[in-house]
Amino acid sequence: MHILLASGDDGTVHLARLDASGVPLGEPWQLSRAALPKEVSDLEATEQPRWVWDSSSEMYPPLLAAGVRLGRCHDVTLARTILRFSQLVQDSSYAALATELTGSPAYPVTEDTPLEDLQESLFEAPRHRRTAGEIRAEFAAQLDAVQSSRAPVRLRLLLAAESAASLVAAEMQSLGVPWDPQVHRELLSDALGPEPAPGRPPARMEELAQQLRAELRAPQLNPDSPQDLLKALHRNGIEVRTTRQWELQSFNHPAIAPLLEYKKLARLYTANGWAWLEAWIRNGRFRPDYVVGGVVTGRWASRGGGALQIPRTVRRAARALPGYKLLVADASQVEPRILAAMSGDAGMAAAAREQDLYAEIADAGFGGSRSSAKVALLGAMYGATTGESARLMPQLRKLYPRAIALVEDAARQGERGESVSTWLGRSTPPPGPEWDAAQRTQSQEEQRRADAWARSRGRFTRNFIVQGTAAEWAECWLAGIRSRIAAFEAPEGHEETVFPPTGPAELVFFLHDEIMIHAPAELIPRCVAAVEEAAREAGRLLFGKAPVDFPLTVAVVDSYDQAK
DNA sequence: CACCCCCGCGCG
DNA sequence: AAAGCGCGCGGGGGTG
Repeated sequence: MHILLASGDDGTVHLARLDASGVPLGEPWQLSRAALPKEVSDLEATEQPRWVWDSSSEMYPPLLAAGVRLGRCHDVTLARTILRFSQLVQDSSYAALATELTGSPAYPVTEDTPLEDLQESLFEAPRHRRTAGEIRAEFAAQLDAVQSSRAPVRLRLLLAAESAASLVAAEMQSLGVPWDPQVHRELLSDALGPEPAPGRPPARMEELAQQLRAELRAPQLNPDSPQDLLKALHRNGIEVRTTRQWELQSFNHPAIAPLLEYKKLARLYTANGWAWLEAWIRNGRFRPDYVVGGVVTGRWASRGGGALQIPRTVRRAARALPGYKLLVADASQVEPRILAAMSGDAGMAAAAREQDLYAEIADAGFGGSRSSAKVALLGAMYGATTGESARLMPQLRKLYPRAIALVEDAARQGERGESVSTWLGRSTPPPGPEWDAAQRTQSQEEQRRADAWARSRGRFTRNFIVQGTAAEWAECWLAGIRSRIAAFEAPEGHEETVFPPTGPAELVFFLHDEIMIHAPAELIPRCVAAVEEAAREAGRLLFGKAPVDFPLTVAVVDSYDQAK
């Protein structure tokens, strides 16, 4: 059973039961926003429907805030993003509708984009709220596009995983990562000195800057300015091309140590200092916005607070509450395992049945050198063209011909301007107007740029199939964890605690191939089992009985820095 | 002043 | 060692 949920213009909400093809069943009804949580909660309990709506990010947070957790949904907007480009969708009528609805051309906008393609989206009035009828019609068209596609089972799984992920993201945002501001303040003052007055640099940074100005004999030096810094370094015979730390490291000069230290502290101060704490920690929780499907490959993105870049140095401040633990689980070496499973390369799959895939590959063909095996494999998935990685490619190709052929084929297709797809059917957006322009090049210089562009596109498509399929595995994993821990009840001794609508075990963080659960200590063993079962299930959902494992590294800790 | 790009660095 | 993929963010430094 599906139930459609759509906001009206007048503060009401429209509901309608839909059958398996999205056709209305019975009469639609409507109610006030205030009455919605009760109604939705009752329907969830009695019918366990799949909720159909324009967007989870818009509809679900208010329900969560009112104490309502939902089991399943179909996010029409996320489904559109997938289906409009998917090569598995054969009937182009939905793709055309989807492109129209996104209000932007089907290719990325650049300075060469014809003005008429942009005008509509730039100058149209604020987008009107989509009516229940429009959302229902699009939902039905999406079901039809999937049904008539080349691989309905895969696409259905992808859309279900993406929608489940959208529920996870809203729940994570409402829960937040438990964050101890006191611990954070302590680590800041340990590293930087006491909190400076507004507009003043921290004491420790100021000391280092002075030391640097003395060593480089540059009394006016602003170490935050790469241009300024580069000039000062050159004047002192330090012939770096850039001011990146790895390049500075190789120079032996008394200014290098304080400069590297300054850069480290400056990063901590600007990215995760007192201002960050003030802006992002409320009531002991870090609550960033997660953007499901925000990356072309299907990975999540985030907005605000640098949620997907929490540096190791501040992870000590992410701490379980008293009586709770953090369960941090990450999937080891996901991308090479995905490559092994997708390509059906028997040799690589054998390595991917072991705990340490790189070590197996090292033994199989790199004289036991794990680092060589790792560099070679990463190079194959990223498209390395120079250095050790490129040198090791022939050996890797000899060992695992099918796996390497898969990524090489994806690269060739990208270079020709074609699209490629993940295992479940998310495809690259078409290359856009700069590719068309490159086809009409005249001069040698233009030809050289066009070739460079094609190689770059090839590296992108090569990586896309692997990174994107890994993201699909991870969303299936997330969905499986979510549904398992939702059933957990409060352990004894917590009778008085008021738990969030998602229950006592809180799925609070996700980072590409890693999850964090914050749960009462008594529930942790069951959470560990849930996380491991869900990983096995994700492997089966994508690849059936394919002989590849996705082992996890699981840590039960009091603070995030203790994991790994 | 707002807006944009580049740089550098954090994460996977 | 720092290449080869995908991101977000803050600061400098330029533009209109």
